[in-house]
Amino acid sequence: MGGARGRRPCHRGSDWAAGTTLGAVIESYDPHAIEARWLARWDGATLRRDGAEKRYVLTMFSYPSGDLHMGHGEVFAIADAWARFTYMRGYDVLFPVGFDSFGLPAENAAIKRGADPVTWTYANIRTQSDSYRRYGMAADWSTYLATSDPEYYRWTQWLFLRLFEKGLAYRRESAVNWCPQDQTVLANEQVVQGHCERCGTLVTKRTLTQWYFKITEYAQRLLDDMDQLQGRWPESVLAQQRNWIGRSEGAYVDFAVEGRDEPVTVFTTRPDTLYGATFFVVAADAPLAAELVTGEQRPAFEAYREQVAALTEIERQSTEREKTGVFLGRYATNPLSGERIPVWAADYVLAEYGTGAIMAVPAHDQRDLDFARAFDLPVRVVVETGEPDPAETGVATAGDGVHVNSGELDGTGKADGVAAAIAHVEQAGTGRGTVIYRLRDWLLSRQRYWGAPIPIVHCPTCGEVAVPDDQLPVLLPPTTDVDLTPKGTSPLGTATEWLQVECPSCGGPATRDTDTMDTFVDSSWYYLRYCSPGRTDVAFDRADLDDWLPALPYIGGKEHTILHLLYSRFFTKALYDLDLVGVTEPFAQLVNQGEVINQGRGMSKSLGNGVDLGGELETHGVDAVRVTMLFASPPEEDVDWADVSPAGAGKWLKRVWQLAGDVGSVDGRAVDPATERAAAHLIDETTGHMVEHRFNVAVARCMELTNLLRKAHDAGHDARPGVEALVRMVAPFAPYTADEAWERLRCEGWATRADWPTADPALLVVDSVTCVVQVGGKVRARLEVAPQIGEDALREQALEAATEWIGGREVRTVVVRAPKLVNVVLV
RNA sequence: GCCCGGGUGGCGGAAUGGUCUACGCAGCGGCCUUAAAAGCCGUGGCCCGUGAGGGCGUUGUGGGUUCGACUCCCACCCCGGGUACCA
Repeated sequence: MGGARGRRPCHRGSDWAAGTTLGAVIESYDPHAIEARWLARWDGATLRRDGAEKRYVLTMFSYPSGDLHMGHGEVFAIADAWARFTYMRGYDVLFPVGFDSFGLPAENAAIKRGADPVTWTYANIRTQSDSYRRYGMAADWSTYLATSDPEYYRWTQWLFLRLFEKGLAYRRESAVNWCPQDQTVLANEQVVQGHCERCGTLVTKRTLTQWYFKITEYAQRLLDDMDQLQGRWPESVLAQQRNWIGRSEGAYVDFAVEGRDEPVTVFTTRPDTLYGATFFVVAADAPLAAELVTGEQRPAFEAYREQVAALTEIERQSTEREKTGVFLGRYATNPLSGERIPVWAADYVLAEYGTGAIMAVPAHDQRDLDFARAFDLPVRVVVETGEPDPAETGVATAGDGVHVNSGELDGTGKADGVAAAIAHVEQAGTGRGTVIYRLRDWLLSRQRYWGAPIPIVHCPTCGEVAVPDDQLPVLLPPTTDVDLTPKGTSPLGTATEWLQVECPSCGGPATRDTDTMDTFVDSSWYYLRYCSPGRTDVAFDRADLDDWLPALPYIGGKEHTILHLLYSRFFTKALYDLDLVGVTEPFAQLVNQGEVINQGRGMSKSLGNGVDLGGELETHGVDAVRVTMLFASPPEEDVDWADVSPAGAGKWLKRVWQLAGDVGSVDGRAVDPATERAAAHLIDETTGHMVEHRFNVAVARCMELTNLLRKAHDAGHDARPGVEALVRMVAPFAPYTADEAWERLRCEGWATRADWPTADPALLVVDSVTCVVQVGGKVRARLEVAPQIGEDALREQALEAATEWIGGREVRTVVVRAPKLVNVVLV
């Protein structure tokens, strides 16, 4: 299936390059001719070099749904410039390429238009690969992979089995998110405000037996290891991941409920407010609620439960809504005070969080207070915060204060009150301190065809049996054997022949698992595979991983802030524990590139403001488009295509090309010392901005250098050393133009493989500095002074220069910051 | 509501305690041209002045620290993104 067809598409020259005679002399700046010429020459060249320090420059790989768009243009321009610069600075650079090629669009195209997912996917991969190469990407095609290749998903299955052996992959029945449109289950992370992240359909709940990865076991490590990422990942990404994991410290407290043998446990972050608990609430949709309701209250409860079930997720989650609930006719006992409090069912308590039941402390929790006021339940202050009485104001007081009406806790503050309360319940055996997380286990089964089959066999006698490693991959059955029509069950179940297998354990008749894996499983380890391309004996080689990991940087969009990054971090840790990987964090630095928008808004079909990347490349050329993306703003910011000028970028590139030609055709000129010094400073500054990936400023400095050298050349000076540096510094942004200009300079080899220029330190030493003389903070004069000038000498000169501005007034003080500034402060 | 990011010319953006607006786009004036495009030169806060020059103002708002603040501190306003009954 597919794999062999998918490997290394378009590795050799493509159609658009045909017809150009190699070596033809190009006389005017014609981007397309230059592109064709150099693309053919670059064929297969990578950024690898032997014996140098290794760097791994990684971009999030793309889903092959059609051709490249403007967003790809942005991320690829950034990544390629970074990778090329890193290489020119002397590193051995791994810059891989691949496709995340399993997933719903292929299958939906199959259902809608009858296209074979295999054919559809690999045709798109070929199109995108062609465009990718044309865009000038210096990627190493020997790393190429597509997650739908059997030789890739074989290892996806292999890794699943390793996690299965460790108990990190398991099956259980539970209520899951279900998308009625896509007819599949969704992970928590794929439900956005109650809707399917992919198609926007309202998500419903279903009770199904599904496969999960035990990511919750890693919750604390996912949190702790963010220390390694602090300052290297965007703060917002770290904040969102912390939020998502949702660590919460508190206590479990057991409440005896009359007429029930077992106590009911609640989770609370405020065990110190136990004496303020005036009622007890159970999630209306939890089985516990139905169990606890007493006979006479049952009709009211059933009516309420139906009313809640009829609400949409959106309605239910609205915080504006009035609190609703129903009394269950039963009472619970406070384990500290012994107080008897009524048990209610309500929908503001969530069945899935904590234990699905809470102790309500209306005085110190806004939600509980709202509920208490709606049902006229008592409000008892147990922490004096100095704020007005919640029962009167309707505003709960959550701050610190002194405990009152709290028995043994009286007089304590919030922190020691919490500790004391935990100590008391632990001693009494009715509770314990704990930490809980919002994070749920990762639901990985999908009832769809176009994904990696889960390598498990269900045997009536042996149960869940792993497919032996030597029988991997479990190949997808051909589409001709499968009914792809969505019907809520796995399409693989209709492949009758494929389904029936011998149990690997007992040899009896058994059936295959019919679910496929979430495509986020595929993308949780591809960056490992890239390090050991083409290996058929292992998923990846530990020595290769030790060479390359972690990736520095990882470049991609904000849409993967939680999903992909959290899953990949989990995988890396799980594989670290299996001793398969040597690092605990795969991505040492994360860059979220901005989006390409148009007229202030995201491009979309409905707005009709889309810009076609192919069209822009046709009009302006690859280099001009790349430079436009990079020059517009820092990588993290959005680029509004209505505000930028690819034509302007093209003009600059043409001037570089022209200058290289002019300089290349003259000899025997002398270098102008002033130009030389100015150029050295610009080279130095450009390098500094590149290191900090401020590509927009680096381009600006290159433009200044172009202007400077043009003037020098026109004045009859030798601009060659400067232009040779300039052309090399342009190479990461505009590789085609740089290599062409390099040739016009009559230089050896390629600019794109030359060393990054360095400024002669002797030229960076300044022999004269402009000193600003301020009077009362205003610039009044400028002096040319030696950089080593002493404070006293400078003060003297400055006072003289400022005499006119001082005008005989009394000088209070003179601030001297030699050699750059003197400020004369008047009384 | 909470969390994160941001507010500098007509526009994208430079500048992280010391000359605000680098570089570019757009505009305006000029050269070249029969004309246009392209290219090149000049110009870029406001006011006065033919000019040299001078006066005033200026980084969302208000305050503070400092000889000096886009930059640091406090309060607020606005914009963008994320998240939301998580006990």
